[in-house]
Amino acid sequence: MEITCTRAQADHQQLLNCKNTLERMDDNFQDMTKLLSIAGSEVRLKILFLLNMEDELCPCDITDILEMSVPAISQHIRKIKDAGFISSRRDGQTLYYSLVKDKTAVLDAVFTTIKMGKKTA
Amino acid sequence: MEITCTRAQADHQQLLNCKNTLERMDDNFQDMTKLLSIAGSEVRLKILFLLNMEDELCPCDITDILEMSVPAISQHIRKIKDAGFISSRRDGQTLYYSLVKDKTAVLDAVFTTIKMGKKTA
DNA sequence: ACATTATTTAAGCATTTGCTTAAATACTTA
DNA sequence: TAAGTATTTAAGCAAATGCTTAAATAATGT
Repeated sequence: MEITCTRAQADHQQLLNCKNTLERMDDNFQDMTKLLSIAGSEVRLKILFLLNMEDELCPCDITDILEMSVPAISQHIRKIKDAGFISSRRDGQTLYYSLVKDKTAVLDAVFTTIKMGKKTA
Repeated sequence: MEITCTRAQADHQQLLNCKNTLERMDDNFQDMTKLLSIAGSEVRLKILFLLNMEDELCPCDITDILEMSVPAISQHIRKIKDAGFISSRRDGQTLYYSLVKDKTAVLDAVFTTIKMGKKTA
């Protein structure tokens, strides 16, 4: 309760309420931050978008599409996988990755917006 | 057209289509990456959430709520402002910040999810 | 003009990020 | 078993991030 903002209009109760609300939702913020920080890289956003579009792809496919090195892609994939947003299935030497839908549901709005090309300028 | 993935099932036309699609949407990906990378920090996500909830707040309020140093908050605010996702209005010595709604519309789904506390485990 | 409050800016520094190159695993096929 | 392909892992390094402290602006009240 160390509210120090001294401006006249400052509603200390309001600030305390905000604080409580955020505290109550702390886990949710951590989970969401995880997802957004993963998706907040152009390369990874494209990987997620591609997996949403094509259902499943192998690292090799993604490497071709994004024209990046194999290890670079692999390391991005690992990061997304460690966070639990994609899963893999093996078929021979090929690993197929796909979105874990219920953990990435919020991104649907993101993908839609990207496709719409909403120019808000 | 340097498709090198040599697995039998690799559909080169599919990969080329993906490549073209991404290329066509390149600006959209950059814009979206900007927003998500801004929102992909727990502190900034909370700032955005608070501004969505309370309409407008001053740095001092946010400092109190998040229990962080004034310069730390100010620097986060600047980053969000430089990206164009919040705007400010001055009243005396106090600066009030608020969301630029049409540039942050995708975050509505994010805020809703945070509030719902969707436990998908 | 001076002191106080609100906020930003700058410099410094430790941590994190994201690539590169090189080496290790895993599976397949000869 | 050896060789080849798909993928991951590790080490190294430059760049970006996010705080801290200290100093600069801006507006207010005396």
